[in-house]
Amino acid sequence: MAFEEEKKFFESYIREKNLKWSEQRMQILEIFLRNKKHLTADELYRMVKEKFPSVGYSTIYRTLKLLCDCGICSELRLDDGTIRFEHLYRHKHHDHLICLKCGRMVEVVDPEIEKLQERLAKKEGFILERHILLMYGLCPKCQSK
Amino acid sequence: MAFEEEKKFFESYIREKNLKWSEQRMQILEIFLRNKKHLTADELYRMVKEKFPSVGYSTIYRTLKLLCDCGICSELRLDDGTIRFEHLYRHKHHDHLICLKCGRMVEVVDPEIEKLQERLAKKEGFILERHILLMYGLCPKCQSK
DNA sequence: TCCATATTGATATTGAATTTCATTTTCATG
DNA sequence: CATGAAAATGAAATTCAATATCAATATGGA
Repeated sequence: MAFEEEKKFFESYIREKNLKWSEQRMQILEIFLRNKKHLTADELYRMVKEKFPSVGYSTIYRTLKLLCDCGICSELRLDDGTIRFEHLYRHKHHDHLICLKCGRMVEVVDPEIEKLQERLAKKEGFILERHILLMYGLCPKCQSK
Repeated sequence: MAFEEEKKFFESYIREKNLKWSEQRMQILEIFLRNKKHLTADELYRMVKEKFPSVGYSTIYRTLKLLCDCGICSELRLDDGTIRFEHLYRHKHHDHLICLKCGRMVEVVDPEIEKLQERLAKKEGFILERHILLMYGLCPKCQSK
């Protein structure tokens, strides 16, 4: 099947933490990765439920937490209060362009912006650890509608 | 008392919307403005409660909503899931530096960063409406501890 | 002053996320 | 393999911030 590398990575993380392998965890990881989009916990739950009707809501949350802990994914808290989970494994840091109409999300990076942020932080004496930049607007398709 | 201008502004907004003036609304506005910090709804509730013990939780939320609607304040959704309300009246747009240790928030702006964001958006065909930039790190005081 | 309408605050409700707990599964060891 | 300690699961209960309900009250134009 697909995503062998990510699965291996997750399995070693689990082992390292003295946790146990489970069919559910692997299924959730696979279905999560199979989706390009940024999913909510509930969306992921529904997708997993299709292939694995007995799965519980808590298992989704628990697994997402593990996936975040080990760096495979991360939470993205949007302006409207929804939380979406994005792929992080072998995805470098990026910011987001988000369409206010259709919700499409584009991942972008601008090294200059990153540098300027560091400069700005230094000016105030802060040592930066991370940042979140969410840019909201209209995507090309939604502009013409 | 203080904040006459903001109160006038709020009163005309209320009138414009065919809503009614109330003592609670004015008290909440005043106590909100008297605080420099970015408050949570609950923190504001407790502060209002001190002067106005009978006030209800819902009135805080309802008034905060009105204040956001008319542009006196705005919601700030932080990384840890908390929502804080910041002053917006006669405060131009700004981004935030947030200390991970003590929670201190510094409001900053860098016109260059703003320009680069526009450029980045244009590259993807987006028309930007707004953005959120939260920079997390350690403030000067917390670095030395 | 009257009265339609908005506001209030106590309480109930919502909904996402988490916890609890009895049962099942995993996996190191014999 | 077979065993058993420890972890994982899923259903149900719980949490908690935010919202809705509703009877009582306040506002403000006529």
